Amino acid sequence: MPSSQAVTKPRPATLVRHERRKDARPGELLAAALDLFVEKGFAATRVEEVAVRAGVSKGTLFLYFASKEELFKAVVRENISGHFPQWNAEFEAYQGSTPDMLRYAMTLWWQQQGSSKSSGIAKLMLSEAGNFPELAAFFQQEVVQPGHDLIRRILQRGVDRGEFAPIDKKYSVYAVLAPMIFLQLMQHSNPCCFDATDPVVPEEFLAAHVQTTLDGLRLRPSSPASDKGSRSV
Amino acid sequence: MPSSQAVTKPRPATLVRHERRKDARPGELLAAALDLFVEKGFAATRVEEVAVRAGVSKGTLFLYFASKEELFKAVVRENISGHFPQWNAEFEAYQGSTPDMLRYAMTLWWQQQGSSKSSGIAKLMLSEAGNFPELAAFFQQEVVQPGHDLIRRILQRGVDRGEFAPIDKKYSVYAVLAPMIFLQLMQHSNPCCFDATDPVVPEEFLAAHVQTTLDGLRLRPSSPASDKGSRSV
Amino acid sequence: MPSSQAVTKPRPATLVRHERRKDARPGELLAAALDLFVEKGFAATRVEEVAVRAGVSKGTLFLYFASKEELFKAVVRENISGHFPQWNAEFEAYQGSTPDMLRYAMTLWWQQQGSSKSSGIAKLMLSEAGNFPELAAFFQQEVVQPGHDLIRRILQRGVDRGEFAPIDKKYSVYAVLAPMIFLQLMQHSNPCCFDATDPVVPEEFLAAHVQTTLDGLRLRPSSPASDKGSRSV
Amino acid sequence: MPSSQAVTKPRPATLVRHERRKDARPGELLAAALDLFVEKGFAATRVEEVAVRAGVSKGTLFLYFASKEELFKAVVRENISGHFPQWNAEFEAYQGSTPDMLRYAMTLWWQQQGSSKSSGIAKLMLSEAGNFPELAAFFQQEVVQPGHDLIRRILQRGVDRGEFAPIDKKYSVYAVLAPMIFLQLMQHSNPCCFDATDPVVPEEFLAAHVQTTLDGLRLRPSSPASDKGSRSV
DNA sequence: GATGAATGAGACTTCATTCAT
DNA sequence: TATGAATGAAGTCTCATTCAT
Repeated sequence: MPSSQAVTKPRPATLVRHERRKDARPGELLAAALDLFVEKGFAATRVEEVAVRAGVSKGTLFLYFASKEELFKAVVRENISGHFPQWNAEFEAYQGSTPDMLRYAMTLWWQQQGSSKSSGIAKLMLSEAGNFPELAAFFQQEVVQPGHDLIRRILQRGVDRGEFAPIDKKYSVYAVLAPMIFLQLMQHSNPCCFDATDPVVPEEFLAAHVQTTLDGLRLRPSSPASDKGSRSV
Repeated sequence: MPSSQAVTKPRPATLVRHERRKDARPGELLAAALDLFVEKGFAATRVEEVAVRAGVSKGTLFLYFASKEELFKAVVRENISGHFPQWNAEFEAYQGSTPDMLRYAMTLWWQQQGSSKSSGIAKLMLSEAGNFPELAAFFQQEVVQPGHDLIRRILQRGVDRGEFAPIDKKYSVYAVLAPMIFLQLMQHSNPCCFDATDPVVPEEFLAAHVQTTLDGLRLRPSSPASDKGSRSV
Repeated sequence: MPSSQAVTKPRPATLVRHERRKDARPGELLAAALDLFVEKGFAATRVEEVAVRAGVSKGTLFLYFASKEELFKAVVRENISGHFPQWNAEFEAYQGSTPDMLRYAMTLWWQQQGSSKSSGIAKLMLSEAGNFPELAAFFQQEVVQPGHDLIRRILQRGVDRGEFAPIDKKYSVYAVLAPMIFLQLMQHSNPCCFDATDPVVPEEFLAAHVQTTLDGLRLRPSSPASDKGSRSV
Repeated sequence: MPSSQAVTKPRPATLVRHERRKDARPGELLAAALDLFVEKGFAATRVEEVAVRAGVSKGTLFLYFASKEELFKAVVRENISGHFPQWNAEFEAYQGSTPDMLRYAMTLWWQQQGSSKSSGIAKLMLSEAGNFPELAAFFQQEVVQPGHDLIRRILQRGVDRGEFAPIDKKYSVYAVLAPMIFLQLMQHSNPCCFDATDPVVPEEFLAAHVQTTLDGLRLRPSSPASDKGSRSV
């Protein structure tokens, strides 16, 4: 089981072609797999097509990945869960206010994930998780859990520092998550349901949602019961 | 030389029970198909499983539906598009204010569609449309188009009666649609992404969204047009 | 096993419709089956299509014919082998010269069989006999054998009466048969191999062949060895 | 709820022997297919049986031929139409008299095609063309058309060189073709219709027919045109 | 007698996975 | 390490035949 945690490192263009390709195989396979999984879904993607797009034979793919499911897991690690150590470290060290931190987190997410093909993987899981329980468990453990944890830590920091009211955390995590899920869907779904509209500008959409969320979370000096709809997402 | 005699194949006169309920069959098959399509998606649902769940054999299914795709279309007609005539008529005859009408439409939608298995079909199309172009075209024509049209007519009524500001219609249709799509997903997606939160109460969620939308749509006596992006959902 | 030897008798048009249809069922089924077997072959003809063309249900067909093969046999009896008693009787009683008799036989064959759909059945057997050994045996017994016998008796009569030379009979039978087989094929085969020509006039074609055959058969007062090609078909 | 895990399916590591003879496979499959198509016809031949006879599994066949129809086309190309370039070249370069050329053509045809299994393919098309229109079109284009063209060119050469009378060409083509079709049938049809006779020696049969045809075609010094129908084969 | 709903073996085709080279 | 030929279970759909009504 090749762990393939090997985040593609840029490589000097001076190497001999054959040698370059040889070492790059797993990365090329992962890139091809990402493309195809996002484009057609997990079940509808054929491993042979992945291999062909990566310029290798079907047999070679199985040399690096024990099965189609392992290939998928590697794609998830390469493109999503592999980034958590860095993200966690980055936010562990964050110095500014928590509202700024949350805004930054959303911005970073959009730049690194939401706007990239990675978001197609998350969207795919929404659809196919039911048919592939093992993948669902893996995704839950490697992506959903750490993601929730990270958000929860940010929120907890806000509470601890007196910036946020000490509200229910599960609910708040979801409030942060909702627009992300929504954007992932919009990016990768059948045009007929979304695109026939004025294009939603994702950055603005996110900004608005973060603002709304912050409004809801912020510790207010004296708050009469004046919130109603804003909390329900 | 395998001498065939390929046709005559005497059947053992064992127990064969002809249930003989012609009129009930299509409905039972459609119900089973709806269940399974929603549960596993179109591609991952096997026709034989549909047949078995309906209590008949594989061949019987093809007595009523010419192919798996036709079965799916029939499910869509039975559960979604077949209701449009009634909906259209109902809203054609609606007497109250347009804001009330919109609220009523959303409530009705949730009761009849959003909260039912039908919404799983729409969710399924988001994922699989790309792999089944003919189904995508069918769904676009039979569901998406009429749905957009109906919403558009409601909005136009509001504008015509001076209740709504004459804003861009495509955009407004989408503003109405967005929460519906979101709820459909929440209903039918991998729990790991949604349910690990306080349950969102769909009715409240919808009510809040309708209220927000109405705020945006309402014709205001004197409005210094100073918001733009924030309105995007 | 309904023997269906019932050569369709013309029926007075005075009877009640329902009653007429009831008694006519087997005949209508046989007619439909003949059409379809000739048109598409045995294996490619679906029993349901036969039933539909006859205006009855699939179940009714199996009421009259135990299987698709039995249906085919009934078609053969109805259209071909059922005529042998009459033909045999007619030629038993023939009074003229044997050459005339042979000419008459060929003419009769063309009128009653060669030019009719029956000839499609014989052509069909050429193609499909290998796949349906039981049908092949049946056809051999009910059609080929009696046909050969009839021809052989005619030829023997010519020899006995001193009109034909006492040549090998098997060979002569074949000489008579060849053009019949050929015409059956031409009638019912893929146009691309035959029809792109000046139409062969079957009657002339037959006449020429009979003449050639008679030339070969005729008892000649003094024959030096002057025959060569004429005898080889 | 049959939880699928639909993809991963560990295979017992039992005996699997990869024969590994890529280059030989297509030929072996084509040979097996030729045998079976000739023996049972197109529709009645099962691809699995072809594969088994070639010593491979069902899936392997589809590695080389995209469908049963493509397999059939490949058989036709391999055994019949692929030879046309060579035949055309050979007759383009022919130096002798046209009557000799025609005799040679028939002899060559018998040696290479008529007496081989290839002729079973042509016989098969007579029966099944109607049920497989795409195959019929293919055969017409790849075999029938070039074949007619070749014969026509030979006849035209005879006319041009003053060896043949300038008779209608379509008709003459057919005169040449008829015995070939007849022999193909005799080779591959139900014995009951043909073999119960003294065996027809195909070479003699062909020779006789060619002679007859040549008699008809030959330019005669002074011919009071008094024959017409008798010439029709 | 007549119907037609129901059956299920079997056809073609796909594709993840294996393994000799 | 890399290949790609080979496998075979599984999926969709067909159709002769049965039998309750």
